[in-house]
Amino acid sequence: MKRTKIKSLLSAEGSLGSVCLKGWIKTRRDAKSFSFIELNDGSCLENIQVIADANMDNYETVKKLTTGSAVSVVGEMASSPGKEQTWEIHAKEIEVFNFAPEDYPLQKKRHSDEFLRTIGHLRPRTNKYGATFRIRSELAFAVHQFFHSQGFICIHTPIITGSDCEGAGELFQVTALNLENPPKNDGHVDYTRDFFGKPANLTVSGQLEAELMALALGDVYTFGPTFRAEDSNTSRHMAEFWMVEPEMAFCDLSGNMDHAEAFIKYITDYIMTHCGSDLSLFARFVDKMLMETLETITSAEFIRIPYKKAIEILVSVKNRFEYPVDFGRDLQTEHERFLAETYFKQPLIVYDYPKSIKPFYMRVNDDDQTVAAMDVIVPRIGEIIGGSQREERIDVLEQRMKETGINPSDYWWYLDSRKYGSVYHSGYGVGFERLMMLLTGISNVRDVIPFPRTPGNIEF
RNA sequence: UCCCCAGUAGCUCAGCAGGCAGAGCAGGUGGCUGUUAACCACCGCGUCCGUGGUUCGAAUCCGCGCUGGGGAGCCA
Repeated sequence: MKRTKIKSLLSAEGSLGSVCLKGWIKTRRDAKSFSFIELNDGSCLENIQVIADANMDNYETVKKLTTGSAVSVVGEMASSPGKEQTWEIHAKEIEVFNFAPEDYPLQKKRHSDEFLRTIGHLRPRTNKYGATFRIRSELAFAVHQFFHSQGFICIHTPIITGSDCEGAGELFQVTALNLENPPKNDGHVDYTRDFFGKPANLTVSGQLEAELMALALGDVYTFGPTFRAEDSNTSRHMAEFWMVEPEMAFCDLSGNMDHAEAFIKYITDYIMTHCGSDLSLFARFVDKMLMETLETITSAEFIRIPYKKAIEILVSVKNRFEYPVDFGRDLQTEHERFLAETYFKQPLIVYDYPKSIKPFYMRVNDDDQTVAAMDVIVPRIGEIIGGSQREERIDVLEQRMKETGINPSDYWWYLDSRKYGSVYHSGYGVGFERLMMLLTGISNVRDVIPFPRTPGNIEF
């Protein structure tokens, strides 16, 4: 008999009659002449209640079923007299795939996120993490759908890169050499004998390659894994995370901001529309303000202010910040959150940052003091998107590379894109996990990815 | 990497002016019940993170280490 998923069962107009369900037992309660089984198969947050009657052939076996056990149920879908559910299954047959012994770590109560991280192999079976990973899947789909609907071309940028100074944190080196006994030349490791003939690393960003593709295909985006070997221990950083990076030819900073705002609104609306049930769990148990925050994101026009104005606002607030504010200093998380949560009470975009605090590839403005950078800042998270119009003038670009300690000859291919048919273009980067945090209210990035990689943590 | 906090039963946590290790949940047994994190009674459950030290005596005080959490830096 063909298996029916609980999600399609519960969304049916009427009874589907005789059905076959397969899943895991959430909890079981015994009554006088039958047993109530809550069954979940991961297709949705909701369980289905299965009634096993005492006169079933294997009722004694059924009564031994524990939380976490895996079963197959064949039975009749019927309306339920109980208050908590519309439908239930009157079982005809229950086949046990496997009993979960009594040391099954997940109980019928709330566990701490810290404990669940230690059992990453089992936590997707909880309501909260099941909901999280279903939303993550929908969000990935929404990202692709948004760009596809706008005619963007999805590109896959390399995971292994030969650029060793992209300036975005520490790199993970990739090698095929025997680290116990590497070939040496004058006392140094001889990389000419490594796999690529030179040192290689895991990518810290697909942006530079995405620019090359945009300057051929127009509008492109990458959505892939990114790696930072930074020894950072915070609730917002991981060694391996996923990043969405669009890049648009013939697009200036203003168009870039328009696009970033449309993106955030689209994916927020998509999740609110398609993940209502899973989202309600987070609104109830994780962040009481969640729905309000999401509605503000979709309805409010994002405030746009230049960095200089943002500094003026922050300077006018006295005795509030731990870190000083003045022109030429980057905004701290506390400053960003003050602007989004307290001052404007909605998302905002800060643009035209001092060039001294931004990387070489951002376009230098006419004032020669600022660059055409923009950060989208949202309540609770702070910066969620960072982007810029790119420097398309080859002489200015080379000058900026030298100023920031980067050897232009290592990036001959990047400079070539400015030599042959250079055009103004823009792009931005979004941390996929930070989007997840924004949309679910989950406060630790380790809880929005199935198997997080952080310093000292590579289990599962 | 820096600062702060924590580590006690399978889980959540109490015990910490030094004096026999506790509760709820989970598990087991029995009862009751179209039940809803069901309910009632009884039962078992410990390297008190590790390691040195102070003390007649340390879960409790002190040093070091490990692990986890929060914050910072870096950033996404």
